[in-house]
Amino acid sequence: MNEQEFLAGYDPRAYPAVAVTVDVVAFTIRDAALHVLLIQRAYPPFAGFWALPGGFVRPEEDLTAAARREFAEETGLGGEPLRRVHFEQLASYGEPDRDPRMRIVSVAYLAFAPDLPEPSAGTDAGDAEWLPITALTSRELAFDHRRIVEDGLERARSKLEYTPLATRFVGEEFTIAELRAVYETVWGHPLHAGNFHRKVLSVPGLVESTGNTTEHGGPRGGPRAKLYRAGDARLLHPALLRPAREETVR
Amino acid sequence: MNEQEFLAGYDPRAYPAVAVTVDVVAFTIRDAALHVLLIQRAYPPFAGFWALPGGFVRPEEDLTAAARREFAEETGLGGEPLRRVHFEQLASYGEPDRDPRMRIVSVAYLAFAPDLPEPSAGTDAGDAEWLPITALTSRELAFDHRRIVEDGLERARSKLEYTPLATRFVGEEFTIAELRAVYETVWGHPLHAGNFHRKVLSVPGLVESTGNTTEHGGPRGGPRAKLYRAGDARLLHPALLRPAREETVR
DNA sequence: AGAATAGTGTCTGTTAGACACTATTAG
DNA sequence: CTAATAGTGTCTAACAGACACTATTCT
Repeated sequence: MNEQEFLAGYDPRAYPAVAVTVDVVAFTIRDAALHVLLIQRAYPPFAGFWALPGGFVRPEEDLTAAARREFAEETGLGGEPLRRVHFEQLASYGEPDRDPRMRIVSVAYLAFAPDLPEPSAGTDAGDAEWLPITALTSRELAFDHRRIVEDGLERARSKLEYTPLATRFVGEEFTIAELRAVYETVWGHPLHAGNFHRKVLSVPGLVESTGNTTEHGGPRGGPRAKLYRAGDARLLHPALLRPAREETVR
Repeated sequence: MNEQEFLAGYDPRAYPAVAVTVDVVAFTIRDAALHVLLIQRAYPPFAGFWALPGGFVRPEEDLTAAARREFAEETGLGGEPLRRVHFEQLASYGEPDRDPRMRIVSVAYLAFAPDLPEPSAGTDAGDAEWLPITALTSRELAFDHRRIVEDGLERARSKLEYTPLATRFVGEEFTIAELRAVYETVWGHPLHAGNFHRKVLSVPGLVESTGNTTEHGGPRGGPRAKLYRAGDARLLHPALLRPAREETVR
């Protein structure tokens, strides 16, 4: 039997019935707080519960494309703003009983976006909102979505250290102080303004000057800040390391 | 309609037919070279080609369990030696046309093992072997498996830096020189023996002394080395960073 | 004026890496 | 003996972090 004959006689139904979904952990920063996008489920299972946006992967559709589509559907976002959103695969979750309907393996994606407008609830979602991650503890999520959000959060915190991810949370042009706010918000730590400033400018390819400055100083005074855009580095060297936390090492 | 009624009327067949497989990128070190486990496919598609060990996820089987099972089946390995093999999820691959049979999403796993015996070809595999990764360029792999191996390699190199992964490639008791050989082999760089020694001992929780020494000195002379076992650290702080390579940063 | 902030200067303790050296063992 | 290796000492340049200071802008 050659390859052609084999494929002609091949029956996909002979293999176990497993469905594949994508779930999107979308982070943005608004009001100096990290937010995650949640939708309220309109249908069972977990009807009424809050959950990550996501859904079944369509035939002929790439996994990343499915993640972008689900994100766009649930947020009503498209065009240029959507293009500035960065997607990357997080991990896959496949516990046999994680969904009561059937065996479902979910490929989770991370999305990082500058401050986005309020989501307009899409077709599948009863409602959609940006929830501050500090409010996560007091909200029950559907499926194993809490675990997925936690994994995504740790990934985001870690990637701030050695990639220019932080520049994805700010606009095209930004000040060093805005960039510092991203780090402080995601890490949940205040950072030393002066040292951070010097460090950011010393890492090759992290930011490059636009030559412009802000129109005005800060709301409570201070000089106008120089504006920068994201540089061409894909990895930061040396990295911007989080202040050491002995507890989390072991 | 409540949750029970919904689930009773639920038809899994209504959803797209997608199959889920696991593929395992298993690394070991033999003869001071990094090797990856490959099997020769006995059946179409890609019959005769070399590929990663893997297969369909069974119902009621966890993804990690599937990876361990496939690895065990293809290597004939079980019991205590298998327990010393470390598994972790790498990433998922789901290009619509990556498999000619049907839509298949593969969840790839990484496995790290101390020097293992020759694999005994399992049921599905025509043959199995440990291939030095230096020989990968001159071998065509099935599906998108070359890409998966490359991703796994980069993950392994990177995780050596900030986790105690290297201790998974050596025996229960090991010398600092053996540990250094792991780093040199995986990174493909010679390291400075003296500085490496001091660095390893200075990282909290990386290794702990057993109080023993080797029976003999090296084959070409030298004092007996002290023996260590893996410590309890799960993250290395400070990390053992690779020598900076400017080229790869951009 | 007074307060807040952008950005720079300087000092200190820690670390990576280069180099050198001693002690121990195989052949 | 000689060669090779384990492990340590020491120096230097780079870096993180603390602190201080100037310049600029808002209220």
